Amino acid sequence: MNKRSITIKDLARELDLSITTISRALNGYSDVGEKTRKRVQDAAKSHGYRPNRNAQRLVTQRTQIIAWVQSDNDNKFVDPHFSEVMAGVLRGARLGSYDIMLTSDTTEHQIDVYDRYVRDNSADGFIIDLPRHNDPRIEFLLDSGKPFIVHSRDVRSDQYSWVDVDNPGNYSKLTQLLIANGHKKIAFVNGDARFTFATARRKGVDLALEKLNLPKSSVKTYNAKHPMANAGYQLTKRALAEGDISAILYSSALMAVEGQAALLQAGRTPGENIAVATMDDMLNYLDLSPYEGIFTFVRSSLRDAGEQLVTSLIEQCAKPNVRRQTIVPSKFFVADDINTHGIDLS
Amino acid sequence: MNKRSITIKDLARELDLSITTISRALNGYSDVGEKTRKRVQDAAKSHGYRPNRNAQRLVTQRTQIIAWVQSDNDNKFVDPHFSEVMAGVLRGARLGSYDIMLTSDTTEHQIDVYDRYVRDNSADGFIIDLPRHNDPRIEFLLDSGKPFIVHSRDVRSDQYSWVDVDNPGNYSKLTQLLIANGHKKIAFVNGDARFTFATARRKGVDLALEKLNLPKSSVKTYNAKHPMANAGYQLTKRALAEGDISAILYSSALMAVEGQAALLQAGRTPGENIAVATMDDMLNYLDLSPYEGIFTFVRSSLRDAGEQLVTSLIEQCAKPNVRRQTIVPSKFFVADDINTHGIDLS
DNA sequence: GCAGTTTACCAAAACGTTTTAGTAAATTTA
DNA sequence: TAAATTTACTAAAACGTTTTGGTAAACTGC
Repeated sequence: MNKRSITIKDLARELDLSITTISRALNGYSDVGEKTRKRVQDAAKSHGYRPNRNAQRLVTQRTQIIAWVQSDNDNKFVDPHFSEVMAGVLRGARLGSYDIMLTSDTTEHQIDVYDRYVRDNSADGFIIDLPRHNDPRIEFLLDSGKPFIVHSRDVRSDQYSWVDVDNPGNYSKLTQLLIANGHKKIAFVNGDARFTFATARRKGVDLALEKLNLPKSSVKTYNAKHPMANAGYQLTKRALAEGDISAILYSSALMAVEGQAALLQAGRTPGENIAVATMDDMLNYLDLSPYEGIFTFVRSSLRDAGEQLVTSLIEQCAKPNVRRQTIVPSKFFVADDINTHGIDLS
Repeated sequence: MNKRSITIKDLARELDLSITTISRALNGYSDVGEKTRKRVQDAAKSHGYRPNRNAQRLVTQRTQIIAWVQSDNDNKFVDPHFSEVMAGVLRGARLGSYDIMLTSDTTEHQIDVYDRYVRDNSADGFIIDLPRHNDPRIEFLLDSGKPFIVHSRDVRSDQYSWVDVDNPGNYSKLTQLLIANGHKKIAFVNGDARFTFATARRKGVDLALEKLNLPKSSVKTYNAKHPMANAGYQLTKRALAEGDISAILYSSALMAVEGQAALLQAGRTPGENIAVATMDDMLNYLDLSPYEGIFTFVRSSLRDAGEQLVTSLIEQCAKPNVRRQTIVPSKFFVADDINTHGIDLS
């Protein structure tokens, strides 16, 4: 029980070599004789030697740890998309031999956590998920000089690394598709407008309307208030009550599926007397493939985004001046009641 | 940019004191004069001094880190209950000033991760979620001597710390309730039988049947195969096709809600011509309160379980011989079509 | 005013690595 | 064969803390 781990010193004593030689042998330096290196490697393996991470971290000043600070306001909410992104992040971290340190705090205390981690050498880099407009985390990390990457982006996006989906492009195309198929009154059930992704999506809608010379009022936005349980249902109900719509655009598959209950209650069947379009984030427990042909959707993998986040960040930890900005690919699936009308969906 | 953090040495030089005194002043030792302590604290605060965690970890041999290794087989599945438990864990960790290190690997490689963490001093303790029968992780950690805690339990449960819900008790009561209300043919849509929680729940059903002198075949089990998307829907459909049931028992709210679609398609309306009972894990994005009066359910907070897990584990890290075994409370909500018939649901 | 005690400080070792600046011995070069 | 180079090793410092085992100086009691 609780036996002390074997150290480089133990190996040195056993093999009658200096600790320098042990270290250099295991780290692949060329100034170690071949038979010596073999001896060292064998001894290390047979004793199950693993370098003490904390000693390594102290001397190298690098932790091989990436920190993720999750917001958990009022202890109420964990975004259902979180675990999907995290799964990708964990996979990328494993492949890159990094560890992920996870913390939660309220939105207003998050800076304190970052500050502490920066100053006490807890992590080499940081991931920011779900940024808000003028997000203070971005500002803080920008002038801390520490490597970080953002999932999604804001106005300062040229200054830092990010991974994002083409929100304006995708939502512009979804809007164009609906309008080309004769839908003149559309409801847009969107996320919380404080998040950059939500405004980027509305911007896509506006781009389409502008291009087609239609008033912005053609598409009315219903923003969820984060956190909000069953927002898709509530907002769909509201949209149906307020306007004479023939199509409804959602910001997430989760809300689209929630909203379907409200649609059916109102006698509106997707694909028949109402058109439904949405983004599909490929949540593992929310498979949208049964809705192929019924919903129009654009699919993009949050998990891949997560993996890309950490891969790029690891690269940046090694070369601090590198900035990596990645658009994750999307693929369109058009419902049976929607004609493409030559709109480019590549 | 990338400025070196301030150290105890810097403070010592500035205040013309020894590093010993700085350390002891900040750590609250009594052999430091009051005005000196004040001077040190002020200087530390004004410079934003934070002890280097890796140096602390090296010298104290304690990391203040708890590791969670998530299984991610074939890169396919993240359990939707995961983020709920994790939210609680993160909260407990924050309150206890611990950090959580998160890793994923396939089920068969998990032991390697634990082994590495044990040997390289990466963590003080471990959390095991979703144990299987004869889970090798439990075996490994038991004889590593490292503190760990299990969410749920198995046959060796007297040897380690755990947090669990009273699965046999709850499912026995749910079964008794259904039977007392005249339901003679019941389907049980359960989790994957490789997990201990699933067999514990079936055991509860069997206890009730035994008590009432009914054959085990009165309740037929349909086990989900983990991972399986939309399992609740698929298994409900199968159950409806195979037997003339009047009640259906689920292992999770997620499956119950998924299953409802299959029920409605078959013309069975919960609370009217079929009785539905389930456990409610209080997933934040799956609020079961709209089903009060319609489903019979027993509610227990996964988030609280998560918090308890880490609280107990931190205690055990401080006092290694402590073992903490906690049953998290459950509360029953009986549907309108179900009469309690004096069954004790406390 | 002196022994005993308490107060307030500190030097040095330790934790387990990596890295720097070497040095003998073996090998090559001319 | 002597000088230059290469090979294979090492002692010691460093990373930033905590902790151990002190010691002077200031108090206390009589």
